Amino acid sequence: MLRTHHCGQLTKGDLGKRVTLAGWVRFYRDHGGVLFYDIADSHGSTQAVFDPEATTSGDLDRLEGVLNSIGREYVVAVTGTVRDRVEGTTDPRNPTGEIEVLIEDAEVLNRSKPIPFEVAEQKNSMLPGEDLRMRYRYLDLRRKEMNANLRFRSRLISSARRFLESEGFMEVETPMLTRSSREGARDFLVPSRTMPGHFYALPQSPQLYKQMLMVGGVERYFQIARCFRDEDSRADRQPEFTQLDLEMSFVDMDDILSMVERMYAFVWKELFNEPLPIPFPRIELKDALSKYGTDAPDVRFGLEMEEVTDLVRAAPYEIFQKVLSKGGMVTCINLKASMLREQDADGAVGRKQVDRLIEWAKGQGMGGLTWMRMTPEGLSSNIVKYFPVEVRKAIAARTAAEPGDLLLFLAGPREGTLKAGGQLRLKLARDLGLLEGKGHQFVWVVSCPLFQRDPATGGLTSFHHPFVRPVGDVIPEGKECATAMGRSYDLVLDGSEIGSGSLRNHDPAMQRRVFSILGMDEATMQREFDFFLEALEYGAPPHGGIGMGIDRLCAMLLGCESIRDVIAFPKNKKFQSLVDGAPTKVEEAKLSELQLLSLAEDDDGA
RNA sequence: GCCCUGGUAGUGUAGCGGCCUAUCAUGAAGCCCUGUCGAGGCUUCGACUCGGGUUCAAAUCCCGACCAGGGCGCCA
Repeated sequence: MLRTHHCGQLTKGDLGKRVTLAGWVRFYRDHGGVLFYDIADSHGSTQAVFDPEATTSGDLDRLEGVLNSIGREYVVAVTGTVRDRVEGTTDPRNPTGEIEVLIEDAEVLNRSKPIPFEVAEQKNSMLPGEDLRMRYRYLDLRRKEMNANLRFRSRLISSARRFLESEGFMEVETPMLTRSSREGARDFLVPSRTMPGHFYALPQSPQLYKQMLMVGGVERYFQIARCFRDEDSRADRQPEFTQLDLEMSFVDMDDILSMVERMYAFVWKELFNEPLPIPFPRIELKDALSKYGTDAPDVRFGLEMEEVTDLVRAAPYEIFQKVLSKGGMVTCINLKASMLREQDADGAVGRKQVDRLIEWAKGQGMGGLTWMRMTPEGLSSNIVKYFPVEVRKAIAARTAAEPGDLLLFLAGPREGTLKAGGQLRLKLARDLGLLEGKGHQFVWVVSCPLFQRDPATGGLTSFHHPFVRPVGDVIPEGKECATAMGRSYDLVLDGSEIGSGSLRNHDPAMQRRVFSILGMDEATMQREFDFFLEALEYGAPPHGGIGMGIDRLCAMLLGCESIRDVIAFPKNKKFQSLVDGAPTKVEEAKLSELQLLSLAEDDDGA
């Protein structure tokens, strides 16, 4: 080892020891002869000091020469004696702040060019633009925060792995060069050299492989699986991502949900040393949509929507009547007076803020937003005269309105209105600080349909994917098949979907039936899924599982703005890897070898 | 494919028609300083993304491109 201790290690218990530290020079200070260096590694930082009056090294001139050549982020090894700090010069913020190393020898292990942005923690955030951080990702990773993020991710995976192994799960790797399918997202294709004109696809998930592992008798499988989907990025989505993928045989839905819950409880204990309440609440999809306006609800604050369509039917309020006549709906959020922070409480949310909300609602594609305020005398607002007293009372009762509460109504086509209401909830929660101090909350979203209508084609598509086993193992005949429900479940954390799974079809006849409802004829089934349908023919056990997004999970638990902060080498919005410049053009010869011809516009002149 | 936001020294920012020979901080280079710890003091260096246009005058307004991010679509 080039060092005897790491930089977060030394304390008063080490006084008098002769030690060698190695690390990066984060700061240095020259007091006209007395030189201070903060030597940092991934464990911490330790102050090393050169004191010409105290140092007894043989060759002071050489040592001073070395020390004076050192710049920021130089990699150095210093050897010296651990000593107590001078009275009043300890640094209580640093675990090693009570001691320092008196430098007796120093060596520059490597130099550094002036760094393009700050690696050291600064008081005022000077975090550079993301493109620069990506380009010099190795420097970005040297930052304490990024180092901690990667460490957290590693511990989370390690903890989950230990739990699953203790439960008898087997970690199995599945191929990265896989069969392309027309289902799902766009594939990343890889040309085959040995079979010109043929292509592999990078896996969108290990779905079919893990099901075949169940047929293969693995019974309990998991994998930290890299997945690839060639669809546009978001803050919580990039084209290559990591799933904690698992699958179990001879289980029903509750077995899988319970296993996942116990896994997170175990992880929580190890990572946060806190109990995680299990089981997680379950909410039916239709309730999630009507109360939270999304299939991934954040249930940590109130502000649930209450539909009042039936009540306002009796009110001659033109805007609502127009919406109702078109088959639309009216929903209401009660902004409780008790939710307002003290500084806002006296005037509740004023007219000006309501006006701003109305403008915001228009930006969400709504016609506007209607409001009423609850007073001791009942509901009041500029339009309350259009609402008969009985209607007002019924609305107040359904929304549990108390004096001071503000009722916000959205009216319009069902889907868009619920969606806007869901956005309104989140906006209010943000604006009013309702999430401050709130912990994390998992919730299962269950009772999803098997199919949904594709608005473009009018045909049926899978709600989740085609391998979901229907509730009761029954799909109604004819047009009624669209009403079939699936034995599937989504895991949601704080309003983000972090996992999705189901029981699978192990009966090949049922799997064929699903394919055929999705519009696949026998020939297509044969072409795309013959191998899989055949596998099911050979004694496939009942099975099911789940895949959970590790990037998203880590980002949420760490409070990161984007998953890029928990991925060592992420892609930018155009899928470029700025640190190494991928993707690149390749030589003509490489294409020829693969029997490929590029049709991209030739910009070689540039 | 579409919508929104933003591009000012190495980095982070201020300025948003004339007070701009562009602010401040940090950095880099140099000097001073024997107990600091984001050390301090002094000196120096260093920028308006690009191309059109409007105007007597553009970092500032308009149009277009490019770059980055956020979102819609997409993500079985």
